[in-house]
Amino acid sequence: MNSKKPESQDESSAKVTAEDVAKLAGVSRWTVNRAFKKDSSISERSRSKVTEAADRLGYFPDLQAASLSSDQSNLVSLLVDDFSNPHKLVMMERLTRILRKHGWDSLIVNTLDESDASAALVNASQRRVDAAILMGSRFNDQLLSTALGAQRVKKLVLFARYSSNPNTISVCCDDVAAMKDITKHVLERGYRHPVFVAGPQTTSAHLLRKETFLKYWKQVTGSLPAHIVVNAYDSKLAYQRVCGFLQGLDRSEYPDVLVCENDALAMGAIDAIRYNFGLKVPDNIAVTGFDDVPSADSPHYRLTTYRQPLTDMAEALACVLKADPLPCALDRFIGRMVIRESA
Amino acid sequence: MNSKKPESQDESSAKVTAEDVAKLAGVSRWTVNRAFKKDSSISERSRSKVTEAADRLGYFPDLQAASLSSDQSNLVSLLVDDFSNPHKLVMMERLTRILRKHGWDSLIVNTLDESDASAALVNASQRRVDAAILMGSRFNDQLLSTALGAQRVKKLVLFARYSSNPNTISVCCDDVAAMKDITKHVLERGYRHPVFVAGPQTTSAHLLRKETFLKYWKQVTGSLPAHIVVNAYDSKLAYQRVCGFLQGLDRSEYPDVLVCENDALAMGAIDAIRYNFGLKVPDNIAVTGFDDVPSADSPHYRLTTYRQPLTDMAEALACVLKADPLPCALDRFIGRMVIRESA
DNA sequence: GATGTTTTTGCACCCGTGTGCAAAGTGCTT
DNA sequence: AAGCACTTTGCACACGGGTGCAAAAACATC
Repeated sequence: MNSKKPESQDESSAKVTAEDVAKLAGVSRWTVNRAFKKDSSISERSRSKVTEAADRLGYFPDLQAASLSSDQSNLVSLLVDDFSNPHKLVMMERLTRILRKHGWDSLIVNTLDESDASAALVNASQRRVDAAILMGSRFNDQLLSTALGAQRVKKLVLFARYSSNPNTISVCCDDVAAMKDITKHVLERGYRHPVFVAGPQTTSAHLLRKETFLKYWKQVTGSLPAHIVVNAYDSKLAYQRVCGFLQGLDRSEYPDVLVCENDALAMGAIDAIRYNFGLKVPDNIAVTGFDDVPSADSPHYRLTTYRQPLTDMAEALACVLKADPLPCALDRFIGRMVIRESA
Repeated sequence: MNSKKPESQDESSAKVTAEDVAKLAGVSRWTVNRAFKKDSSISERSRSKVTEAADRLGYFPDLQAASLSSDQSNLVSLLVDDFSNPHKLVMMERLTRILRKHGWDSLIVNTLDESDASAALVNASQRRVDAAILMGSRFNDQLLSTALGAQRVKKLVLFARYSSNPNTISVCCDDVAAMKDITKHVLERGYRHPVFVAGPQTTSAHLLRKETFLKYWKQVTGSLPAHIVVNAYDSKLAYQRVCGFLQGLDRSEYPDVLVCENDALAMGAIDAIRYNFGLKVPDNIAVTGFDDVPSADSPHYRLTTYRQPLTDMAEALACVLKADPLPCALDRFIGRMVIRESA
């Protein structure tokens, strides 16, 4: 296997195993491994002998081997199927950083090529991940319960999404509360002719934003707003869709506010309003978003939006992985509105 | 280890191993594994017996175990230290998709918290990755040669970056050729007072864009342009830096074009010009970028920029992993200019 | 049918670590 | 010094599959 003979230097590039360290430290291999586990019963004397020998040889435990024999891999996979939404980058940054802090490495699986997440879930199970974390927007809840891979993964987590599927853990914010905040704000600012701009309509595991907005608005004002659907959380698609929508309308029928399911859609909407129709935001048509992506703060957009508590959500996810007691309900996180000039 | 007894159902959720499949198929475990490897000598008869048994039991080979005994893990880690540049999302999408197509899974390691990539490299080696791929912008080349982890990783690849470090493989485009294209374009459009907007100045493994631009411009026009430095590839920072720079200037001294090291900087520059000084792009000050990120095409920016052949670069990286013959020089990829209205 | 050649199959051993238990060691009490 | 409790250490076995070689089977030739 190892064709080249280990060059017997101290800082040899050959793979150093616990065995080697044991030899140098004059203890058994198991004592070496113990030294690398906290809470293991080992005397101070051997521990220091081991650590000294270990960093003389440059030893680090092999995590693959470890996960083979224990049944924890300290690996998760993040399944992502939507790279056109800049919020994904923010979520990935937060998740990877915080999971790493707690000892988990993140596998990122691009499921763009796949009709469903099934193959990716199988792959995850082949890697023995401790959890598969779905950060996608196109997956289908139905499928999650039947998919081959779904059964094989120890934990199936939806991040920033909700599913009522009992085999699934949803870590997300309270969309109903959030959307009510936005709706209240829109009402307070005096807007009266909203149109809701929704993202792709997945069969079941979708956000409750559209429903909440429509229902709540109706409840308060008595009238049910219109809505349009964009087939991906993509600014360009949103741009086109909003253009198409407004073009079909007489100027007098224009909405006074577009309430968008997220910032990606909102930014496309603003572009359309401003550049395709020469109208002003918010003077002619106001816009709200969701997520508070970095560019929502740019002088172009100055988007009124809603920021999810991503850090808290990621920390809660770490608790789930550790099977620690949870600090709060996982699917009821409360974020906060970020009010700028777009509405 | 397995506390719960395996429920003896066909679709049991207990872990299925090659052994189980072997029993059902009436062959030995090794024959089972052979059936899952192409180019292995196995009769058609046993192969079909095995595959039938395998998908009756839902068997998939355990990749962790495989990588323990072979010395290939089919895993790479992507080290990322810069999540404020939207181009990172594009690169990640491309790399993960194409590597996966070729059989590699991608570990993504957020090195934001670390002063250098050293710990991440050690971690990568603990996971037995086949390669560590640096997609960062802040790493230090010097460090790469001395860092503990650098030695332990089988292959050290810089993606979209160049380093002359011999232990390192750079997959990147020809910055000199690219920058000359941009410079030519700027000259052809008649701009005569450029300022270069550079990103963070790492000690060695940085891009050759600034040097090329300055040198080439001097060579053609005889005068050496000024440049300013932004400490991260971040639009907001670029915005502030450009504001500060222009504020210190008399209106008559304004440049007529800002040549930016990438789109993240260029977008910040455009925002500054337009929103902080009320000037027009390109009429008062033109701007060029690099990368062609998705929003470079938005009606706000319409950025003249340069697109790297990311797909080809990712495919070449796959060749490197497979130790296949390389189709071309790895550090001389040629992209193409994307000319829009910003310059 | 005997012999030689090639394909197919089985097996011993290895990859590097974790787990539970038993043996050895330590310190204290009587 | 013996007895006891408690800490520390070593070990057999397991995790699931890869490698190279040798045995067995299949096929070909005369």
